[in-house]
Amino acid sequence: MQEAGMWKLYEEIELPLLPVLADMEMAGILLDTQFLAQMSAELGQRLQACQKRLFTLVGHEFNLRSTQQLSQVLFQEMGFPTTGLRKTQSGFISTAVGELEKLMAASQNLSADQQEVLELIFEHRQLEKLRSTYVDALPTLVNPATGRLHTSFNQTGASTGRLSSSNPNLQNIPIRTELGREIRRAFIAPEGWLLLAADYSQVELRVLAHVAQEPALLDAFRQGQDIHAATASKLFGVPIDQVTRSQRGLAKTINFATIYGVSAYGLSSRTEMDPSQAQQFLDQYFETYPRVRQYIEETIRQANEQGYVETLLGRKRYFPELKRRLPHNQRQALERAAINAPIQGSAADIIKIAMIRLHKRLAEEGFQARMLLQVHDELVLEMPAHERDAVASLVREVMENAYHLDAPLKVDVEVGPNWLDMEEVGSQ
DNA sequence: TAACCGTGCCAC
DNA sequence: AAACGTGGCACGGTTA
Ligand SMILES: Nc1nc2c(ncn2[C@H]2C[C@H](O)[C@@H](COP(=O)(O)OP(=O)(O)OP(=O)(O)O)O2)c(=O)[nH]1
Ligand SMILES: [Mn+2]
Ligand SMILES: [Mn+2]
Repeated sequence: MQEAGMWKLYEEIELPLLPVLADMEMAGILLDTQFLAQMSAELGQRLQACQKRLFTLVGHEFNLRSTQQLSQVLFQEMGFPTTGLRKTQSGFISTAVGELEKLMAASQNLSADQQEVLELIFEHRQLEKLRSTYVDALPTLVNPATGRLHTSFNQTGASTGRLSSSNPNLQNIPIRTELGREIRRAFIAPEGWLLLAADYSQVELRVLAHVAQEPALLDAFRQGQDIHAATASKLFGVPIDQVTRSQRGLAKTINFATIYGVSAYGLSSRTEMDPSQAQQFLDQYFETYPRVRQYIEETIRQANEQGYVETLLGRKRYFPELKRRLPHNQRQALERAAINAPIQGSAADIIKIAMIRLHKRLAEEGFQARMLLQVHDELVLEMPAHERDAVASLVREVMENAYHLDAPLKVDVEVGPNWLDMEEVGSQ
């Protein structure tokens, strides 16, 4: 570690972070298991109905959770067209939603029954995922001694320097669909207390603007613009102030996919664009942000020549395989990982600084408020209601000043009785 | 029965 | 041929 020049990182970040994480794990978070039991029953009803109708349309029963059986039913028994669909490594035609959507997109080739089958599969997949991974699983993990849900934060879980969370993973609680979001209602504060969630705005885009010194991006952030919303406005042809939550969400994926090396084909499969429109989009993107392309090329050169890339705090990720002869696609995959690592890793560095400082400040200033969760660029705390305003401004101050970027860090702070119903706390 | 792999999908 | 990155978990199906 010393030879690698990472001793300082170890002493000043990872080591002091350890007791912070320990406190968070021991604190745990309160879960409304009654609410989840209710939700489970409702999901069970819908799943039953879904399954029954599907078996009627298909003509027999089978295990809907088996991708092998489902593939057989769709592509051998029911005669769905298979052109353009991916095969899995075991030789079956993939039944991933993304593949089945290709079928839906060519719906003129499908009978009404076939279309209904696809819709029912989509519904069944979503309900089954939510029930098995969250609604039924989380309550079984509540600790009987504390009555709370305790995750493990793994400090060495990710190669970029991010944390990971397991048993249960509390970094992937649903938010993107209305139904999935409902699960967040089960994460609650005790009576008289509130949850607070503070999330960095567009964080990796700001890190990118800083490290690439891209003037157009830096300007945009200095003026307080929302790049995800701007991209959404362009993608969907709507004014920026009419961009919906889900439109902005897709634009977010597009923005990060673009800077981390997506192909025109990959971009087209995630949008309504065809591959040539997608190529145009990419060309325009890098024309608008020319330093981003330069930064990418420079990072790839570094990974190949030095054998590693590094974050703002000097965290290194090594790429020894790049020194060897490799199939073209494997080399490209490693190069994309090398582009991503300094940015994702720097964002992780920044929030780790914030966590250490915030932990200290909360203790020093005598707050009862405590950190419970970290979700990569978000901190979730609980606090007595009367601490609301003081803690909100402290959290914002500590997070925004954790590290100086030329694109200023901005934090959105929200407060509420649970992780779903939250209202924004302004910075004034 | 437990461990493992492949598939698929949730989040950031 | 394969075509954003980083994770963890449930399930089916196979193996030991
Ligand atoms: N490569 C990649 N990184 C992602 C993706 N989604 C999220 N991230 C990374 C980059 C984000 O800046 C970071 C935090 O995720 P958030 O959902 O908080 O998004 P972000 O902060 O960019 O926007 P926000 O203003 O919080 O909505 O995680 C993705 O689809 N691909
Ligand atoms: Mn964010
Ligand atoms: Mn976030």
